[in-house]
Amino acid sequence: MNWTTLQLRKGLTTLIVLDALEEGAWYAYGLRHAIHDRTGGLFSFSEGALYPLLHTLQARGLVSVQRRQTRGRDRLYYALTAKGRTALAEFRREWAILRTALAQVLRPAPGKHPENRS
Amino acid sequence: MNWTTLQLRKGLTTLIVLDALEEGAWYAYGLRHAIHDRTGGLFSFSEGALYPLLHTLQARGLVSVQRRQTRGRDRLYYALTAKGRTALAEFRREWAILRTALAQVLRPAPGKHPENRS
DNA sequence: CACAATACCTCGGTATCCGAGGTATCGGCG
DNA sequence: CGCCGATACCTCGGATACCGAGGTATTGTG
Repeated sequence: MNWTTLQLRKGLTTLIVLDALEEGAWYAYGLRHAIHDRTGGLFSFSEGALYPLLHTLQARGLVSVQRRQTRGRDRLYYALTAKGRTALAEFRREWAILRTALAQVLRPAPGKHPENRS
Repeated sequence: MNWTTLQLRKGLTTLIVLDALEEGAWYAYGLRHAIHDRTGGLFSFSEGALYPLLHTLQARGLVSVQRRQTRGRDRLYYALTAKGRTALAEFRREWAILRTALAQVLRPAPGKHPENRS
């Protein structure tokens, strides 16, 4: 992955994960593939990124964990808490603000170079 | 600044700075206030963030530096290099991709909770 | 003359993210 | 039955980003 791509995606991981969890509880391993599929491969978190992130979210109280036995496997299911839902809503609001604000700030194409104010 | 806001803005600093520099050469101290004004206060980089960033951009060859004497002050003017212009274009492309992709991925409002695939 | 503003900087700490590695179980194939 | 790939969890170290706090020196203003 190139530098610009990497840069812009920083900070979006949490938003993506919380958004995916709104669908329902997920366990980390499955969530990874779900996000990959949902975003058409645009976001593919490594395990080294996802596991610590989920632990952090849990520590912040945004998700809760529940151990379930599925098909003989021990899975840790993460679900959004009320606090997590609030945070997700706030993320969406902030994203909308950034989206529209940057649309106005960013030059769409290379233009003229006006004078700096001295 | 709250957590969600902080999160989402990560990685956008470089884009904002490069975009501002396209307008013409800037010195760090003035650039800081220019960005604050241009973005309506949405982005206000601290000096501890901006100075190292400009040094990094210079090390990467995206900007060039020129010392100028203005009003008795010693200023270091940073200007986009050809490489910097290329990077900026790439940033804009990436941003457009993320923008549109996230619009499709992100649920706009809390919806139903379908079953997980087992 | 004191003080705010201008103009540059560094340093240490926190956080994010990744890649590389480690452990264990399950199912299928030969 | 033994092996291997997929499933499922994890940690650790390194790189990078960003910030706050601090430091220096000059210029303009009251």
